[in-house]
Amino acid sequence: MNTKVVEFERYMEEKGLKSTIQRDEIVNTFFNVKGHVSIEELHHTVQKRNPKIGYTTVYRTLKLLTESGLAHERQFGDGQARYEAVTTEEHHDHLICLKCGTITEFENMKIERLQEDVAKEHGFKVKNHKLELYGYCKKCRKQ
Amino acid sequence: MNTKVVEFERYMEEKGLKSTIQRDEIVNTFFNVKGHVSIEELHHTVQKRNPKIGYTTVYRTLKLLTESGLAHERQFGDGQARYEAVTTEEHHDHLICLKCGTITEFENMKIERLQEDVAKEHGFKVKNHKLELYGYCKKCRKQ
DNA sequence: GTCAGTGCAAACCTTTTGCACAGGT
DNA sequence: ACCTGTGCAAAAGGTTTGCACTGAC
Repeated sequence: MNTKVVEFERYMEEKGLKSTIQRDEIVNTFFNVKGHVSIEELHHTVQKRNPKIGYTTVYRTLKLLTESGLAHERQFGDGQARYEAVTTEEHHDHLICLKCGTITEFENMKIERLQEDVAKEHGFKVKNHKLELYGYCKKCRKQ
Repeated sequence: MNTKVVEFERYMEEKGLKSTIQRDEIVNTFFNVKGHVSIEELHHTVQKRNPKIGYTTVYRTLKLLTESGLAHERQFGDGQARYEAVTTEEHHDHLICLKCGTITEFENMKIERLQEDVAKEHGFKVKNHKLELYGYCKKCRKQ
């Protein structure tokens, strides 16, 4: 079992939240899926295992995961929110292909540092940030 | 009159689009308002001058402005699209205050260059990008 | 047994579209 | 006169909520 799942169970206990079949199924599925799922996609995947689980519960569980800090909600401009598991590793940013929609992650410490510099110049305290490069991936450029 | 308005008139002529009182009013207002308006805000402002102008026309005119390249549509995660006039100057990014909602612009060539480097490493061709720093502005930090 | 969790259906909110009328060319 | 532009009202699409039932504790 995923360590993230255990962390979430700890969070639920702290908050006095109940452990249910639905939450277990949703959380497990979420952490076993590669990043950036929409509510609908996750709901669809979860339903393969347990068709009784409703959209609303997936929605509410993703909110819980977001509040607990174990998931991030992202908006990539395709009209729906996408969620990704938060890693304890470095923060990462995204390369988004405009043709095939593939989302690739990257991290770059130099950019992070420059961001801090810019913020400092403006007397601004950064809580988090978002860097997205939109364009064409290697595969799509060849075609 | 704003040079941007003239550019848009040229664009309309090229495309065989008609010049109407509504479009004139909307475009003029758009270019005279400081950045990042939502459709609703622009509609509201425009209506002060001419109450007969409908939401739909503002919506469609902003799409036109976006297609013409004179406006950019942005998504800051507050649930509605925001539009800003495109400057011929440098590309800029945003500092967004989580408390008061103020959006400040900045530009940093070093970051732009590093982005290109990252893209190149992934065989990715960048068309455009988005960098947003969320946190607390100078004013809100003092309080 | 109690009270939080679930799932349906409906409300909401923003964006988008159909259609009849208005108005620019 | 023609045909695009406009504005209402309604559809669409995603998100959020009310409420009665279910089930964890």
